Formats: sequence, C-alpha cells, structure tokens
Amino acid sequence: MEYKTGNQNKTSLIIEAAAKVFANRGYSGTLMADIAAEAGIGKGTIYEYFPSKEGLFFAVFEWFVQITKAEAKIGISALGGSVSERLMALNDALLRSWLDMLDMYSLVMEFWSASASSQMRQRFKLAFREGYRDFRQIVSALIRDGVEKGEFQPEVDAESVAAALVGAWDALLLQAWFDEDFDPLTTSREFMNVLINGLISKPQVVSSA
Amino acid sequence: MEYKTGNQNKTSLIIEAAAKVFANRGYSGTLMADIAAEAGIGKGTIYEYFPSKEGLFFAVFEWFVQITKAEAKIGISALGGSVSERLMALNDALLRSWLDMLDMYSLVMEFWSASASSQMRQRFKLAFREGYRDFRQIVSALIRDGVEKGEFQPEVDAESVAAALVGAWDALLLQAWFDEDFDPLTTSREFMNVLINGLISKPQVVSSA
Amino acid sequence: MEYKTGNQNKTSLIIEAAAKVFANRGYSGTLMADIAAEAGIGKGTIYEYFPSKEGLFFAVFEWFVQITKAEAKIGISALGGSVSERLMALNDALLRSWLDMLDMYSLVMEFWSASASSQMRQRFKLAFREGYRDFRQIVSALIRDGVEKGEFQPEVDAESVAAALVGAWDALLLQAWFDEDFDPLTTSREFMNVLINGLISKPQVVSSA
Amino acid sequence: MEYKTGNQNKTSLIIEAAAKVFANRGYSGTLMADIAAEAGIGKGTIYEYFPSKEGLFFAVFEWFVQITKAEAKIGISALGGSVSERLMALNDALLRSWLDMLDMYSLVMEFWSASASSQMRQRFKLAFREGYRDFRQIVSALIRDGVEKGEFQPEVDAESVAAALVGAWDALLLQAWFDEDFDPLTTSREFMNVLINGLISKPQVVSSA
DNA sequence: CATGAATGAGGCTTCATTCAT
DNA sequence: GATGAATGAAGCCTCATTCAT
Repeated sequence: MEYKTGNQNKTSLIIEAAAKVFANRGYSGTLMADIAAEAGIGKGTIYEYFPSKEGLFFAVFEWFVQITKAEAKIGISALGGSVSERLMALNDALLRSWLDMLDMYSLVMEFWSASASSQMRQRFKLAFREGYRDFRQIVSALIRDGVEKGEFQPEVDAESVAAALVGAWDALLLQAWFDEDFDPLTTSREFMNVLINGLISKPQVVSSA
Repeated sequence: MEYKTGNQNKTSLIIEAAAKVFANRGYSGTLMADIAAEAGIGKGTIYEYFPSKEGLFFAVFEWFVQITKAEAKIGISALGGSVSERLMALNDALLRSWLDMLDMYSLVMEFWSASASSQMRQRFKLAFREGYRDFRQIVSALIRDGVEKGEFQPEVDAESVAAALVGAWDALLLQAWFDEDFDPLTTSREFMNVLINGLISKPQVVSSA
Repeated sequence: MEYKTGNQNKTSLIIEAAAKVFANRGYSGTLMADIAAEAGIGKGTIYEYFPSKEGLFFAVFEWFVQITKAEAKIGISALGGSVSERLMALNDALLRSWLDMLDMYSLVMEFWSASASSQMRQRFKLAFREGYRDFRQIVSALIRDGVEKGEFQPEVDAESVAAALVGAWDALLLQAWFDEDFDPLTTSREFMNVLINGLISKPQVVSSA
Repeated sequence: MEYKTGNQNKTSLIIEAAAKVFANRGYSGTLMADIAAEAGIGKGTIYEYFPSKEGLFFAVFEWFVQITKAEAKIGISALGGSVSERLMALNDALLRSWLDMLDMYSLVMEFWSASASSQMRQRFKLAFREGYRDFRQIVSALIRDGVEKGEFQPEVDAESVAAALVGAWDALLLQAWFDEDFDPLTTSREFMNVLINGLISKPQVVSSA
C-alpha cells in the first residue's frame, strides 16, 4: 500500500514489516495478517518466503543481529586516538546508533523472551551467547590494547571489564526504554569517565567479604 | 498434590507454581492447565484466586519484584566498613542471591517481553521503571555517601554510575543465563575493582568526538 | 439440540454423528463444525474425545468394523440345517442387515479411499486386510464343513470360493449403492443357487488358456 | 521435463501425470503443484487444459473408464471355444490386465469415494452405474448364450450371475490390493470352476428362510 | 469452595486459482 | 501459450474461560 523503503527483494520487505509489528505487539500478540498488512501483501505470500511465524521471527532475529553487528563494527573501526578516546567514542557511537532505533528495542526483549521459552530456545540462546561473546571480545581486545600500550593498568582484567561494559550499555538502553526521562547517553559518558579513570589510575586495593 | 512449601495460603501456592511454569515455558507457552497441574489443583480453582491468566502473570511479577527487593535490602543493609567495601559486598550479595535462582532468570525476560507487548505494557513498564529507579537510588545513595565522606572523587556523577552499575549487574546475569561457561561473580568483582578504583582515584581527563 | 439415541457416553454420540456426516459429505468434505453441529455439541468438545479429524475418522472406522462384525456373527450363528441352507441363510442375513444401512455404505467407500491414500493408509489397509481375512475364514470354514460332511464336492477349494463369495456380497451392495434399480438380495439369491449347485454337483471339467 | 510417453498432446500428458499422483496421494491429498511437477509443466498450464482440480479428476476418471473398457473388450472378443471356456478365459484376461496395473487400483477407490462425496457425486455415481451395467450386460450376454446353446442350465438367471461375477472380480482385486499374500488369479480360477460347474450341472434345489 | 467438562472465538496455515509477464 | 508468484478464503485446532455439579 505504501512501500518506499528500498527493499531490493520481498524477503527483506517482509522481514522489515515483521520487525515493526513484532516490536509493537510482541511475538504472540502479532498476527500474520498484521505483518502482511504492514508489508502491503497478501497473507499467503509470507509463506512463500518463510515457513512459519516462528521461522519468520527467527529471520527477523538474524536480520537484527546482522545490522547490529554492522553498526558496532562501524563504531569501532571509526576512530584513532588513545585507547581511552576510542573507548569513549565507541560508547557514543553505540548508544547513538541504538537510540536512533530505540523503538526497535522491544524486539530485543522479544528475542530474550524467545530464548527463554518456546521451541526456538536453543537457536536463540546460542545466537545470543555468540553475539555477546563476539561483542565482549571486540571490547576486551580494545582494553587489552590499552594495557599493552601502558595506557591502562596491568592489573586490569580486560575480559571482565569488557563483559560488564557490554552489559552496562545494554542495560542503559533497557532503562531508557522503560523510562523516557532517562538519558542513557549522558549517563553512559559520566560512567565512562569513572571507568576509564579506573583503568588508567594506579589501583587502590579494596577487600571484601 | 505434592507441594508443601510453606504456602500459607492457596494464593501463593498458585503464584509459585505459575512462576515455575512461566519460567520454563514462557508466558504464551504456558497453559493454565499446566499451572493447575503444577500446583496440584483444578483448573477452575485458579480463577477463584486470580481474574485471568494475565492477572496471574502480573501477580507473579509483583511477587517476584517483592522478593527481589527484599534480597537487595538484605544485601545492602548487611555491611559496615568503607563505602568501597560496602559496594563490593553489595555486588557479591546481589550476584550470589541471583545466581541461586538463575533458573528463574528467564522470568525476568518474560517480564521484559511482557512490558513490550501491548496488552500489559503499561503496567509492566511502569513497574520496571519504578523498580529500576528505586534500585538506582539505593546504589546512588551509597555512592553519594562515598563522595560526601571524601572516599570518592567529587566529580563523580553518582546517578550515572549507579545506573550503569545496576545495569551491569543485570546484564552480567543475563550473559550467565545465556552462557554456562560465563562466571558472573568473578567477572563482576574484577570489574568492580576497576570501577571503584575509578571512583577513588583523581581523574585523568579524557575528551572525545 | 435433539439427541435421542441412547448414547451412553459422549464418545459414541460423537462417533455416530461423525459417521453420519462423513457418510454424507465424505472425509474431506466434512467439517469438524458439521460434526459438532450434528452431535449438538461445541466444536472444541470433539477434541476432548478425539485427537484430530483423522483420529475421529479412524474411530468411526473401528466402530463401523465392530458393528459390522457383530452383525455378521449374528447372521452366521443363527441357523441350523444343511450347510447349503446355512450358506443361503447367511447370504440373506448379511444382505438384509447391510441393506438396512445402505446409506452408510458410502462410509465404506470413504474407508477404502482412506486406505489408498493419506497418512492413515497403513492403519486402514491393515484393518481391511484383517477384516477380509476374518470374514473369508468364517465363510471358508462353513464351506469346508460342507465338504467334510460330504455335502459339497471334495475338489472344492473352500478358501477361494469363500474369498470370491465375500467379494461378491461386497460388490453387490456396491452396485446397489450406485444403482437404485438394482436389487441385490434377489440377485444374490439367484447367484447363490448357481454357486451352491456348483458346490454340490459333481464337477464337469473345464480347461482354459 | 522428462516425460515422453507417447503423449500425443499435453492433455493426456497431464491426465496421466494426474492419474499417477491421484493414485498415490488420493484426491484431496493431491496438490495441483504435484501434478504439474509430475507432468514437468507449470502449475498454471494445467488450467489451460482443465477448468479445475475437480474437472481434471473427472477427466482422469473418464480416461480410466475408457482404457478399462477397452481392456475388457479385448478380453471378451478374444476367444472362441465353449462358453465355459470363454468365461474362464475372460476371467483370466480381466484379472491379468488388472493385476498389471494394481498400483492404479487405488484410483478406483478414489473414484468410489468421489461418487460418495457430495460435490461430484452425481457425475461419478452415474458413470459407475453405467459402467457396471455395461459390464454386467456383456457378461450376462455370454451366460445367456451358454443357456441358449444348452451348455448351461435353463434355470440360471444370467443377469444375477453376471452381476455377482462382475462384483466378485472387482472384490478379488480389492482384496489383492489390501493383502499382498492374496493371489486373486488362482483364487478366481478355483472359484470359476465351482461357478461354471453350477451353471452346467442340473440343479439340486435348496430352500432357505 | 473446588472441579474439569464444555465451549467457541481466534489464529496459523494450506492450496486451488488467478493473472501479469 | 506457458509460467509461477501472489492471493485469501477456508478449516483444523488451541486454550482461556465458564459454570453446573
């Protein structure tokens, strides 16, 4: 009825329509008819390209992972400068690109939920695990770089910081999704200042229980 | 039929049975009949205590929020010592209590997903927002305390660090849920070392794009 | 809406309603809704008793086989007299009982068709094979009895005659179903006269290609 | 794509492909796409030659009736000799020609079933009635010939015997289709011996209920 | 109070048929 | 003529909810 996106083929037309509807209504709240209507095609046509609702959902997931990874890579490869600067730049790039599609964030929650239940559990869980691993690796490589260059303290456990950082980004967006008054970009930058400071400064030991 | 966990009343019997089943099968994968079977009661009985599946789900959510908050309070109130030490102790307490019920973590994902799908969106979204706000407040109060006591640097933005920290905890558990080889406790402690170091040390300024 | 048949239980209520509708509209022409309406119950109720349309169809088949066998047994056990007389009496009894339910004959055709195609092929095919074997056996036992008693010629191959006879009965009813002007009872009696005569009389050999 | 059976035209190409698929999967189990694939043509092409699935099915039926009749005529016209011999020869010829295409037998069952289900009922029912009548007539003519020539007893009711005989042939093939261990040719010959004996021998009267 | 048999609205999916190329 | 991508009517089945016992 009103296509305009440069959808090369019908497959991606459907995926994008589905993404929109899944994001708005959730997996089980979404009717195949809604997707068809959103895509401006007949209900049956979807089944020419995808085997089932579940199959389509997974295709949306893969599409989503792919564009997310692509964004991340761009954000990372972009910059020169000190490792600290690059880390902060990565923070900005990621959050900005995500904020641009915050309305899609509910998709992520649908994916999480799918990975927790249902038939597709395994496929999703695996994909998430791999996705997080990849992402952690990218960030930890950056941090390790900082350690090797002497910019960061040698005691720093790059893996752990990367894992927590990746998680923090994720969760800041989550909070932004829940709370319109929450500004994740500013928040993250303040946080990054502290964290980077922690990476750079000679540690003051703390003990615990 | 064989549940005797200290359920004072049938209401909590049903809630706990429902929590179990929702965690395993997801919201829409769960049948009322499954819950009744799990609780060892008749299907119709559920409707004596809850108005609908959705209502029961929300009750599970509230129950979950409550016990989670209770755990958190225990973790926080527990310790004395320096703020750094208390922060690290909080980290340990929270992660430990969550790890004990990691199999319930999928419930959180269901709740997230529910907050994204239109039917119950408002109720869940609101509850999550409040939950996160409360939690951020608790943590930011602690950090602010550190600033006021001179233990942490004055430039530190307590709110932001709290938000990111709360998020990082959440997301580390998420990663643990996806990845059995991932150890969130150790990871979090390494991360906390760096973060606390960043809070304590005099900042080395970093600029960015 | 208007039950009156002495249906002890709902299972047979549904089976009988289904038999009626399957007989009138054929398997794939039958809607589950039709059956429910015919039985005066809700659509969903059928699924409390049968797993699927196919399962219900098979249940109808089994019910049909059972009552058919029961009829046959009555027909057979009934009479004394010479074997010839008993054979003729069997002929009459079978055809009469079938003619009483000729409107159900189309069910048989549905069953044949089901045995030829579809998922259920094996189950139906097997049941038909067994059904025919049983029936042949009953008839051949009778004929063999005639041979042993010296009433029939010793050269008679009881098995073969039984098989053909069983088939002839079947097929006469089939023709009656197609052709309202066809009188299978008279026809069969005339035929039986010839056949029994052939069993009794000393054979006049015939050769062929 | 790879069919070159002497199909003069595409019409018969399609009919034969359809016959194959209908025989294997049954009417409603058959997809138009299957037929097109079997015929090595496009789905749409079928509609250039036939108005609908049902129309094609009926065309297959007519084609089937035609070749069956042709076979029967050949079998009948073939032989000289006594009527008994011709009858036996007919038996052999018919069964042999049918056994050669036993895998097509399931088509007959589909046709029967079609004649029972409401949509096409009339057309099929009529065709079957005519088919049986024709066939009975051919056989009864033969038997009457035997009576007239004094070879068979005058009391014989040619029509009835013909009807039963035609039915027996049909049903023996049916049993063969259900039961691979069943040998219809031998069976039929043993049966024919008895029957022909009954036609020839002076009758021994039998009375019944 | 407790139950579970009964219900029927609702949704996914199939597939004969159409029609633009 | 030939094609096969697109269609949407139609049907099986699910399952939250009700209510008579």
